[in-house]
Amino acid sequence: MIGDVARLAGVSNQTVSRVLNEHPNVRQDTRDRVLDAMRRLDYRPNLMARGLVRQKSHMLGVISFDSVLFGPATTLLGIGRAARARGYGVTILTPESGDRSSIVDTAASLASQAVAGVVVVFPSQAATTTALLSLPAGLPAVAVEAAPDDAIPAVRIDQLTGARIAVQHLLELGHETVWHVSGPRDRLDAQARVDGWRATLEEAGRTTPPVVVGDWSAESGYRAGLELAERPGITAVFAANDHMALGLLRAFHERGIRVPEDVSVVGFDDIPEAGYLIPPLTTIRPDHEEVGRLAVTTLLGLVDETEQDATAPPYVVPTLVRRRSTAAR
Amino acid sequence: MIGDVARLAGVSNQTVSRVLNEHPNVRQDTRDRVLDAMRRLDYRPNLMARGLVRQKSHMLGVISFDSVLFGPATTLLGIGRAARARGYGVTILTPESGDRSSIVDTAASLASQAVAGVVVVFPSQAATTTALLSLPAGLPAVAVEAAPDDAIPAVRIDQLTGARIAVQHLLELGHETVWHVSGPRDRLDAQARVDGWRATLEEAGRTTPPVVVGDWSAESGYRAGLELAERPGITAVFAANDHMALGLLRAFHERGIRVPEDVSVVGFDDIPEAGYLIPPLTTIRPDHEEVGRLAVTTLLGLVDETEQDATAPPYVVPTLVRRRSTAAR
DNA sequence: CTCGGCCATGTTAACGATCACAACAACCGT
DNA sequence: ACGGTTGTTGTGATCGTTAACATGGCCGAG
Repeated sequence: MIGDVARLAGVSNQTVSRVLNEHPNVRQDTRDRVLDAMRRLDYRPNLMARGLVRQKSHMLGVISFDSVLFGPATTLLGIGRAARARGYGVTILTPESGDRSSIVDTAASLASQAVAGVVVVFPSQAATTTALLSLPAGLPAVAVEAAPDDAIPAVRIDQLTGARIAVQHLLELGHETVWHVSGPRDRLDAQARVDGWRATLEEAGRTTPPVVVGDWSAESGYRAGLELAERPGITAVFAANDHMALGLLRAFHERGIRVPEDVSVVGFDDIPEAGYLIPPLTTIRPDHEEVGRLAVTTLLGLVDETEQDATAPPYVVPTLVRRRSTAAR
Repeated sequence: MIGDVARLAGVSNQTVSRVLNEHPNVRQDTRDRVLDAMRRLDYRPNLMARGLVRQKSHMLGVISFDSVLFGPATTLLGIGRAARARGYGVTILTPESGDRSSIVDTAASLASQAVAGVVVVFPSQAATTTALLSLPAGLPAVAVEAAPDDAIPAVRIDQLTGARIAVQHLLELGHETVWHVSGPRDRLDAQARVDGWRATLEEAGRTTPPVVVGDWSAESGYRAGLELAERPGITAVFAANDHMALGLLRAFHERGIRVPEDVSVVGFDDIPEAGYLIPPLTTIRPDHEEVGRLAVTTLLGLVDETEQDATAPPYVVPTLVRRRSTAAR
């Protein structure tokens, strides 16, 4: 195929290859002739042939859980866009379930797909470790959120700061303390939010109520809300994500607890509909897409020596979005 | 690399290749020896080399809009899973915007990625056509939702039936007529829902109110709700998706209109949090993942002659989920 | 017992690109 | 005028795999 171009341009294959790879030592008029021939033939380099000889593919692999949820889905989008901008394609795999075997399967399937590097978007340390261990040794990898150790680079939302901002906001409104509905116990991002919440309360010298554990779903938020509704004296709740906050709002509504008059609620994620809940939800907005971008930058730093800014900042700091689910006490 | 296995097993490369490709004419003990050698060396076939000689990659391409939205994201998940089950990888591209040039770019970028076939998950006919035209001729393609013509196979949710079920449900509850908040005008799926809504009303001999046009977002649903709140006598609204229904609920709440006592609302999609809105949303549930699966089956029928059930049913019929946002009049 | 045909396996040439090296020209300074 | 650079182009080998064809052993039919 490259031969067709070469023949039409009246040069050798090698010269076409040089034009293709922007090698400097090609005379301008030769280059033009080649480019013209490529255009006329609608030539596209065969990436498999190129990958074969270069011993390196133009594909990045991603293993992701929960790829339908707003946060991960947005990160995936960021990964895809950033990769494309650097000339890489992305292939995304989602395990059927959280089982060990399912994760190993998925990683194996990725391993056989000739990828140049891997991004693991997994929420739990155990799962990430399993996935990474099942990958061929030596394949560059970056973790989003959960990294097994410092050996593999990680990019994450600054959950601690996010939680801190949320709690601080509530304390500043005059609430005595803040309850917390957390994500699953085995998720690092969930635990980091718990840590941030607890630390902020302790620093302010407030009592720390027990954590109510959820699983990110609206349903679990609803159940948590029913539970909290039973306890008197609660005035502020920080939910670890917006979907649980949504369930919380529903439960409080059902029990006749008014938000924000009786209880203030803060979420996390700023899902697109957060501003249209009843009432509009005050929440923490992390830039999930940026996380994806950083993951790609970091990964490509490992994959490709020529990449410059190999050391991207590993934390993305979220901001507070004030709406109407919080009020002064 | 295949050579290492061959050496260890004491056979030729070709025999290893035969084992790899499940060629029948290999003696059982030879096969065992080869398999054992592969296991010992942790051998993985180089897909680029294979693709090169077979003139065919193991990758499917997907171009998708709105890949963060629940519906498309779930379809993407279905595509990924189905593809993996058949030994294909999937690479997903999302254009930066809806601009023509952005779409052309994306398609071009896919074209250069050595994919065996393409699924176009685009909502508008124009965009789908643009994308398909920018793809190399002869590349098998399947459209989800919008197909430019019968030349390229399409897989879709049976929007018409979905809308019909929604409207029927409301009419059976005794509502005189049903208002409709639609998706964007240029989206075929949105228009199909409009058609189903209108047809059902007409068949029942009811008057057809003007369509209120939204853009899928909660915000547009909210605006639509404020608009509808001004008009007296409205008792039932069918929103073209759950996010707009959510905005609608908020607007009605703000205006003191009770759901379902004053107005009944039906959504479309059954997003996971639909059951936890205020009130829990009655909605239409389409199996988005199934759409993805069917798209892959259909595409592979085109790509790979040996695939059997090339003719998958092109429609996925949704069902009604009754919750508390609808009531008898 | 001999020949055609099947079975198991090996040998060689692709696939489409890049890389290392060779070749040749033009230009430089001495 | 000549050796040494520098710049431009071509040649042949190579990446890991599969396809096409070749080989040789064994079996059964004539």
